[in-house]
Amino acid sequence: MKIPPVKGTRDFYPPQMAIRNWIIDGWKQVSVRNGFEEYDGPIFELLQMYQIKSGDEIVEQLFSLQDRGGRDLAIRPEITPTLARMVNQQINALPRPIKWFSVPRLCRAERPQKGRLREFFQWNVDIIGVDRSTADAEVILTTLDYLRMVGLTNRDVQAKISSRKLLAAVLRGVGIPEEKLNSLYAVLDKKAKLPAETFEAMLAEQVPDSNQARVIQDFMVARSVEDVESLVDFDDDIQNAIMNLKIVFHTLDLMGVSDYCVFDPGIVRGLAYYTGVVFEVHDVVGELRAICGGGRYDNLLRDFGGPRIPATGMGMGDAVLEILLAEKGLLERQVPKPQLEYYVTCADAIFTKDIFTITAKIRETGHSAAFNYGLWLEPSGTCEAPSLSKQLKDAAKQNASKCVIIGQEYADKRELVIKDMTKDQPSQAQVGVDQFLSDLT
RNA sequence: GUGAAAGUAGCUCAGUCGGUUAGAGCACCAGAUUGUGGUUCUGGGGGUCGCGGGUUCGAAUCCCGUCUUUCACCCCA
Repeated sequence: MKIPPVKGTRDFYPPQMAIRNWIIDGWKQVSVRNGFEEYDGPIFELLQMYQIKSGDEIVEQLFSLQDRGGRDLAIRPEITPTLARMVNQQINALPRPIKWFSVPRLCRAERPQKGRLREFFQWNVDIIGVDRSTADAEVILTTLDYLRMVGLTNRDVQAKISSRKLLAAVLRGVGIPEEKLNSLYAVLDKKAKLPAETFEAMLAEQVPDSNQARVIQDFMVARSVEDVESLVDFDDDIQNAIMNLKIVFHTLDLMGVSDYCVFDPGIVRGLAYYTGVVFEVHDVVGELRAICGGGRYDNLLRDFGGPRIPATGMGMGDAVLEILLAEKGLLERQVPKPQLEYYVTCADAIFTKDIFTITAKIRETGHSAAFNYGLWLEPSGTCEAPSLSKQLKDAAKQNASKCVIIGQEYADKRELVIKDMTKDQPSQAQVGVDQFLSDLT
């Protein structure tokens, strides 16, 4: 009976595994050079962990299970609650700031689509314990540091930055009541996806007062932080939010990534827990869903039963990123191909035993080495070997960079022929076996 | 969860008024080549045409269901 793979999952054959490893290695490398330390948690948690900040609707998007004691568990759909739990648990012992990263494997029971699967990897970086905007800028820098490293330019991707605090202050400033903010966020978040007329209609439904609606519309098309200043009257909240955004942009400018960054009031982000700067990175063409998203969430640790400690962070999934990198031809060029260093061959079957001993010695020095499985050797000395031609063909197929040929020179002078397989023209040299092995170490 | 399109070999796809044992390229395996590979040539394996049911003398082809994928919604932590 043939059993199909599970909906929305991927099999990683060696070529795909090479891509996945290359992406994740890059994430880790950039995390470390930006000063983050790696952490991880369990792949499942108590179900209630995911009900705290998101409603029961989210529970339907979870893979959940019961253990034998009847506890409701869920496979993690995100790692931020785990992070909050871990930090809260040792809050008094951890030196601050806490700069942690993780590359968890996550599962969500959503309908699969392009760039969205039911199982995926997500790079998370978070800075906990810093309320200064410098931390927000650093999270964005780390994100862009990676994207730039893998070869994406500002013609490929763009970081769209806004502020939940500014948006809230503007909305309050025009007289929107506090309890309407969340439903209004949902509408504003859709602006980029909807035709202008549809958006206006939805906005009018939420904000019947046309003067209020106009100011909101004007805010939503602002192209810079400065544009916002001329739109609304200053109160302390607005001034504060604007200053924070200006600091973020200024810092990013000094860090040399301002050509990737743009102010975009349309970045609202789905859930309610963001409290300050929010950002998303999109492909410039705008054909894919967001490559990553993040922002400041100063209340989350408190919501998970800890003290009120400020935090800011970012999450980037592997699915959309991989699609974009493939489209730009950046995988082909950069993902390392499987490579064998030495392929040990013989010109005559009488050297079969020497193939085995020399191969093992090469491996012992830390280099990779292989031989042909057509070789045959019995303890009595009976042996056979495929032709040298076949062995070399096999070596080429395995992408070996060098071949070791054991032939008459070995019987006469203990010398090996080392053939360079990376050259188009024949290129080989003879070297004593002891010299060869000692050069390897 | 809602709506739409597609599914033929490992991959990309041919294959219609329904008619013998379902094809190609690439990939894979083997030979041509017994001290020198990547090219070339020759041959081979591999498909109950996604799965199940129906119509028919006869179904890859027509109809229904189902699964998967993709697209548009919901959602996007």
